[in-house]
Order: sequence, then C-alpha cells, then structure tokens
Amino acid sequence: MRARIEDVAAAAGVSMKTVSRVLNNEPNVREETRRRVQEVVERLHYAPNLSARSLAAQRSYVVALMYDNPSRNYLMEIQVGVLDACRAQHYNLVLGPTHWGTEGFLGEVTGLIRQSRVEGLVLTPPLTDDAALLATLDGLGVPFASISPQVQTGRIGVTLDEHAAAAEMVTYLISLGHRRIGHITGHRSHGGCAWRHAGYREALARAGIEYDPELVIAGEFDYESGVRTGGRLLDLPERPTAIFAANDDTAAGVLRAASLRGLEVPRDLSLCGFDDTPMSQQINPPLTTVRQPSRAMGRLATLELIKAIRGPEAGRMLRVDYALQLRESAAPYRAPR
Amino acid sequence: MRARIEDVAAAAGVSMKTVSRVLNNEPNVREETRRRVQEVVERLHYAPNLSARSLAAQRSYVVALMYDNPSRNYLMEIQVGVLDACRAQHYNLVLGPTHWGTEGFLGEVTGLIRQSRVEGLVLTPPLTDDAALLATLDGLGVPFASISPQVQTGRIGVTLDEHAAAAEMVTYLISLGHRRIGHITGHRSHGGCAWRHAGYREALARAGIEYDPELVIAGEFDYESGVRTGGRLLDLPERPTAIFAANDDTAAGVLRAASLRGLEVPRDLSLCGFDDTPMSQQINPPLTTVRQPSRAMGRLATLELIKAIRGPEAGRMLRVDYALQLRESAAPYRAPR
DNA sequence: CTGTTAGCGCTTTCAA
DNA sequence: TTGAAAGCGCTAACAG
Repeated sequence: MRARIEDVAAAAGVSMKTVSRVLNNEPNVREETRRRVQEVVERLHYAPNLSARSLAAQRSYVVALMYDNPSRNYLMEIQVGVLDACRAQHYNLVLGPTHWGTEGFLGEVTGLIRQSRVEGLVLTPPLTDDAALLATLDGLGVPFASISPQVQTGRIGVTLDEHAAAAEMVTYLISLGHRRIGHITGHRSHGGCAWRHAGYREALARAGIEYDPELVIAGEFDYESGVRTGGRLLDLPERPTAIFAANDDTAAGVLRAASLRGLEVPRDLSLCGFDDTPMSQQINPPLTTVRQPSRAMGRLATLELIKAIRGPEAGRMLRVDYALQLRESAAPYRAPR
Repeated sequence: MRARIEDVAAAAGVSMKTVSRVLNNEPNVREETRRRVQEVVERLHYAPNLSARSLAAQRSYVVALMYDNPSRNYLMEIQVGVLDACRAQHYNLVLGPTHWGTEGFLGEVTGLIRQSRVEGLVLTPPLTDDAALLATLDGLGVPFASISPQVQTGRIGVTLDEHAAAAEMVTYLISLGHRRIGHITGHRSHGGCAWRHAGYREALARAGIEYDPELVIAGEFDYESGVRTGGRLLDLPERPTAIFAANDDTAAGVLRAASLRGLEVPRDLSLCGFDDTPMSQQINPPLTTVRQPSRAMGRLATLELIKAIRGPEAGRMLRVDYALQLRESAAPYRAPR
C-alpha cells in the first residue's frame, strides 16, 4: 500500500538509517546520497508514519495551546499564529480548552500533558498569570511560553507594553482637549487590567490632571458590563466627556449606554477601547482602539517555545509593538450641553 | 518512569491483552477483572501511549476540521463543537486551514490526509460544495461530514433550512408593514447565498409582493460590501424601508451606510441579518437576525462522521433548527420622509 | 473468558 | 560516512 522507509531505502539502494538521516536533516550523509534519497521520497510520495516516529523516538512532537474562553476573535487570531509556527517546525498542535478557576483546572492541564505526551505549552491569558499553574509546570519540567503575561521575569513568550499603550491612548484623548476622562477596567483576574489602569493614571499625571476615583469603575471585559458601568459614568452629575474602556467589547457596551441616554458618539462622548477586534470597525461609529498583533504573538511565542524544547536555556521573552488605531469614536472636546 | 500496559498487567495479575481489552471496552472480560484492572490504571495514573496504539492498530484516531477563512466567530463556534465530540469519542482533532479556490487547494487536503493519516474530515462552507473535492475524497475512500452543505443527497453531516429561515425573516418584515424590502446576497460561491435569496423571493411571493430586481444586490458577506451595496440601495430614488442582508457582517455595513446618510435604524430603515454573531448584539441598535446553533452543528457533524468511520453505511444528514432573534434593528413601517 | 506471540514503522545504539 | 540489529508500547490473530 503506502510506502515505508524500508521501501525508500531499497529503491535508493541505501539503508533505512540513511533515509532516516536524510529525513531528519542529520549530518553524515554524502550530498549525492542525500539528493538521491530525496528523489525517491518524492517519487514514492513517501510520508513518514508519525506514530512510529513518535514511538521510536520517545517524543510526541506535540505542543498544546491552552486557553479559557477569552474573546473568540482574539483566540482565533492567536491560534492561527500558533498553527503557522507548528507547521513550519513540524510540530502538531493540540487544543487545550480549560476551565480556569474551577477545582479541576490543574487536573485538566496535567491530564492533557499526560494523555497527549505534550512537549510544551503555549499559555494565553488569564492562564499566563496563574502562579499555581506555573509552579506545577515547572515541577513537571514541561516548558511553556506565555502570551502577554503580567510578570515576565525569566520566562519565555511574547509580551506587549500595555502600560505604554494605555498611556498613549489616554494622552491622545487629552490632546483632543478632554480632561474628565473615565476608565472602565477589565476583570481583576486578567493581567492586562492592572497595566491598562496604570497607563491611564500615568497619562493623567503627566498632563497634570488629578486622578478622580469616581471616574474609574470595574468592568468585566464584556459588553454587558460596558452597558452597565458606562451608564453609571454617564449618569454622573458631571459626566466624563471621554471614556477609555479596557477592551473593545466593553467600549461597545458604553456606546450602547450612551445611545440609550440620547448621547451621540463622538459628539457628546469620545470613546476608545483596546484590542482592535473586527467588531471595532463594524460598530457605528468605528472605534478608536489599540491594535495588538495577536497572530504574530501566537507565532512568535510558539517559535520560542519550540526553541526551548529543542535546547534548554534557549527561548526568550519577546516584546512586540502595539499601534493606536485612530477612528471616529474619539473627537475633539466640546463642552457638555 | 511512566507506567506501561505491561506494568498495569503485572500489578493487576493479568495479561497485557486483558488490560488492553478493558481499556478499549472490548467484551469477554469478567466484571470483577475489569474493575480490578481499572483500579490499577487509576492508581498508576496509567495513560496509554497513543503513538504505540496507533502504530499497532494501524489507525490514527484523527479527524480533521477543514476550513477556509470563514467568519472567525463562526469557525470558533464550530471548532468548539467539533472538539467536544472528538474528546467524547477519544479522537484527536487536527486543524486543516486551506486556501480554497487556489491551485494547490486539493493538494493541501490530500497532503494533510496522507501526512496525518486522517480517518475522516469535517467540512465547512465553502468546501462543503466543492464538487472536485468531494469527488477526490470519495475516490480516496475517506469519509467526511459536511456542515451546512448546499446539496445533501446521500451525504453525512448536518444542515439547516436556510431557505425557510430567510423566508421567515422576510415574512416578519412584511408583517411589520414593509413592502419595499431590499436584499443583499452573499458571495455566489457560498451555498447559503442562493438559498437565502430563494427564501426572500418566496416570502415576497406568498405576500403577493412583486419581486423587484432593482432591490437585490450582490454583496460579498463582509462589512465593506455591506457599506457599498447598502449605500446603493439607500440611494435609490424610491429607497427600501427594510433590508434583509445575507449575513450579519453585511448588515453591519448597511447600518454604517445608513448612518453616513443621516438615516436612523430602525426609524428610517429596518434591518436584519443572518448568523447571530456576537457582534450583532454589540452594534447599535442590536440586530434582528437568524441564529444557527453552530456549536451543536459542529458537534453533531463530528459524531456522525465518527459513526461513519466506525461502521460503513452509518452516519446520516441531520437537520437542525434555526431561531429568529428579534431585536431593535427592525421596527414597524413608517412612510419615508 | 484469558494469555501468548508476532509484528506495526520508525529511531537508536553500536559496529564497520 | 554508512549499516545491522534491537527495541519503543501497543494490538491482532490465534491458542488455550
């Protein structure tokens, strides 16, 4: 039926081991032999049996992408990048949905590692900042790369300066003339939340605007909490003229809250978010927000992970750039009616 | 290090084969023996080596989810369902991104099948309706299940009556008093497009409203085409008072087009979409649309596929229900200003 | 109902 | 630079 390595060896007039060496790019093969083997491989449409390879080499060539229900769009972007990197490096990807915060969470992760003989993990928020998880993985000796972790010291992965991004966004609002700027934070468990808040504070401080706790409300990174908390901000006696929401979903909710109160964005309220989800361009008006290169982040984190799997002490924490997306939802200050 | 089946056998005082039988739920094991083996399995944290199993059994236990860049949300929902089913049936999932319509497309699919020894495929639109692909798969003898195929005869998978859904949606608009109802179709290559259009026509016919080709424009299932085609409809001398867009992204674009013209939804225009993406609730006003149970569709299609893998002649085409989501974007007819 | 034996297709070790 | 032999951990076929 299907060609085996033995068939290739016979057809090329070499031993199995030599074919194996060619397949795995090992040294100690004469260039001519190498070419001859490769020709036969193509002619026979030979594809190695991955199960046999894994069994013999005692390796799975599998990495897992661990997540817990973040925004679907965000995760899908990450996943595309991770998958790209896996294919390029001849690794397989296994998907690892988990229920973070539940009792069985750690078991879900270790179970997957055991079951699938996973060689390394790519972690996404909020898993990236779960100390117990990181300790467990360290204990097991399973390498992992984190995407946007809050604490980065000595870890592998890729991160983005959310503090600077938030500060830049708020500075932009200030440059438009706004001074009463509200902020809706994300869910406390999520790393980015604290950083975005800190960036907000810093921008205010740099501009000499006093921090007013009344203007900061805790949201939950979703649309509903945006409607609710945005409403509270807009119902303030002296309402903000601009709001910086901790992510796009929340901002969409604020937009709704404004609309329900007869306020128009950006005429009566400037609004901005974070993430640049596709939705942010499809709402009306299009949302000013911060773009993070999720796909590249997935790809880079995976590449670093695979480096770490291959060579201990390899793999670094990379930093990627954000980019402000200035769209119609934020406009120059106008005195409230 | 890690327990092998041999260790389990020794600890339980039985043969390897008996352990294997218990693990694979095969018959011919005394109930007491079965329990004893299971205890040891748990005690030793034994997890079978999947590579060894695949190699020995000459089976991969892998199914692939094939797709080509549909809406990220839609795909993610499908994927969650597929993954659920895979786990429940002890199958592994491999992701199969493709570039449909390019020269190398068929090679991408067959390459994946060879490389990963895939036992079956789950196909999503628009791959579901690619005759050449289906013929190739039939030729290879690889079973597949389609999600929402246009032609269903003799195939396996899950489908939804898009014709009826579209008709019901348009009938709803008519019941609100609208008679000049525009329709923006999807991309021709996508199966659903023709059906939704047919449903639109039927609803008009049933209500005795004449079909006006001027009110039907070809879109491309995305936001930009919605802005463009929606604009053209709204610029008509006698503009429609309602528009049925072939999907939510397009509808969002129409909303934008209306806004750019100073028209308010639903006051000046009733609008509805199809898919019920999360975005549809986050735009302003929330969008009336058709919900399809994507997650369940992914799960059911996968289960049928696995049935077909296990027993030839097994596996059917299932039909699932849609549900109209009536939200604020559609309202009773008001004469245009 | 249970056990024994012989591979599955590859890589590893060691020798040439 | 190359090759021969010995497994990796499991299941299939057959015996008991």
